[in-house]
Amino acid sequence: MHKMNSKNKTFIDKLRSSGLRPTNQRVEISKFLFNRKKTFHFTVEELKNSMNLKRSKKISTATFYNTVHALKSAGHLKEFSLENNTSYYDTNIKSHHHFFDNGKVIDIRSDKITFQKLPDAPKGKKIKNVEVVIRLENNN
Amino acid sequence: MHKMNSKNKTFIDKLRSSGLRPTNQRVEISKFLFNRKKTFHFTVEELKNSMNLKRSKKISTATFYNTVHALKSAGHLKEFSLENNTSYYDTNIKSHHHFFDNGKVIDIRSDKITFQKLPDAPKGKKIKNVEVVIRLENNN
DNA sequence: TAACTACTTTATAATTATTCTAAAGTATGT
DNA sequence: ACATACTTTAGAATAATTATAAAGTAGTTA
Ligand SMILES: [Mn+2]
Ligand SMILES: [Mn+2]
Ligand SMILES: [Zn+2]
Ligand SMILES: [Zn+2]
Repeated sequence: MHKMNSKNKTFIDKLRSSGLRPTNQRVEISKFLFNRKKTFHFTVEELKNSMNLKRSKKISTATFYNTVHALKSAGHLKEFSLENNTSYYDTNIKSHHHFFDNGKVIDIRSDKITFQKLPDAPKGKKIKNVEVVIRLENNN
Repeated sequence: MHKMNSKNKTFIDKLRSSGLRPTNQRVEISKFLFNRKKTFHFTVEELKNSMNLKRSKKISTATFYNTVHALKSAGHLKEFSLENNTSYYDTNIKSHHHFFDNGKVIDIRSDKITFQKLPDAPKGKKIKNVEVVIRLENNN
C-alpha cells in the first residue's frame, strides 16, 4: 500500500544519491523537512513531536535520531547550538548568519553581513568559515 | 584552620558584592577561575575534575554546578555553546568573538573585528550584541 | 560567646537528551 | 522468490544536568 506521488520521487532521489535507502520513514521525514520554502530550525525532539502528532503509525525516537544524523552526514542538514544543552539542526546548509531572539532563530543570508576587519588565522591554520550571531532584545 | 592570604581577600569581596556568601568552596573555585591572566573556557565537568584532582577534600558535583550558576547569574561568567550538548563557560564576560579550532576555543577581542554591512534588527527588536565565530581548520 | 536563622553543601535520586543493543522488518540485487 | 545487508524499533544504557532533603556553616544578635 505505497502512496507514490511525484513529490516523493524528489526525496527518493535525494536519499538514493546520498547512499541512503529511501525507506518510508526517511521519505516522510525528508518531505517534512525539505518540502517548505523557508529554512527550518529544529531539535530532534521537536521534529518527532510535530510529525508524530499527526500520524497513527508513529516513527520511533531512534529513527528520528538516526535519520537526522544520516541527513547531516550526507550534507543535507547542518547542526548548530543555542545555549541550552540540545542540538539544533538547520535545513539551510549554506554558510549563513542568524538572529537569536529568545530561542527563536532567523536566518541572515551570508551577503547581508560583510567585514571591514577580520583577524588572520593562527599560523598553521586557515579559516573554514565565519558565522555571526546577532542577539536581539525587545525595543525599550 | 583557615588559610587567609591577601589573594583570597579579593575573591571574598567579589563574592560578597555579588550577594554570595564567601564559603570555602566558592572562594577556591573563584580563585581557580579568575586568578589567571588569560581567559578560561571550560565545562563544569572539566572544572570539577581539574580542581578535585589536587584536593584531598573533594568539592561535590552539585556545588560546582551551583557555584558556576551563581557566578553566571552574578555576571562573572558567560555561558556559550559548541556543537555538542554540553554547556561551556567563559571567564571573559565582555562581548567578544572566538576562534573554534576542533574543540579548542580562543578569544578574539571585540575590536579585532569590524563590520562593513550589518542587517537592521526586525521591527520591535533591537540588537543586544553581535558575536562572531571563526571556525578553523588545518592548513593544506 | 551562645543561640538563631538563613543560606550552603552534599550524597543521592531524578530528569533530559542522546546513544546503544539486539531482535524483527524491509529494500535491493540475483 | 532468496539471500543479504541495511533499517527500524523498543527498551536499556549513558552523559549532562537538576532536584531533594538532610547535615553543616556563615552572618546576626543577645
Ligand atoms: Mn546530552
Ligand atoms: Mn542536558
Ligand atoms: Zn539557519
Ligand atoms: Zn571567550
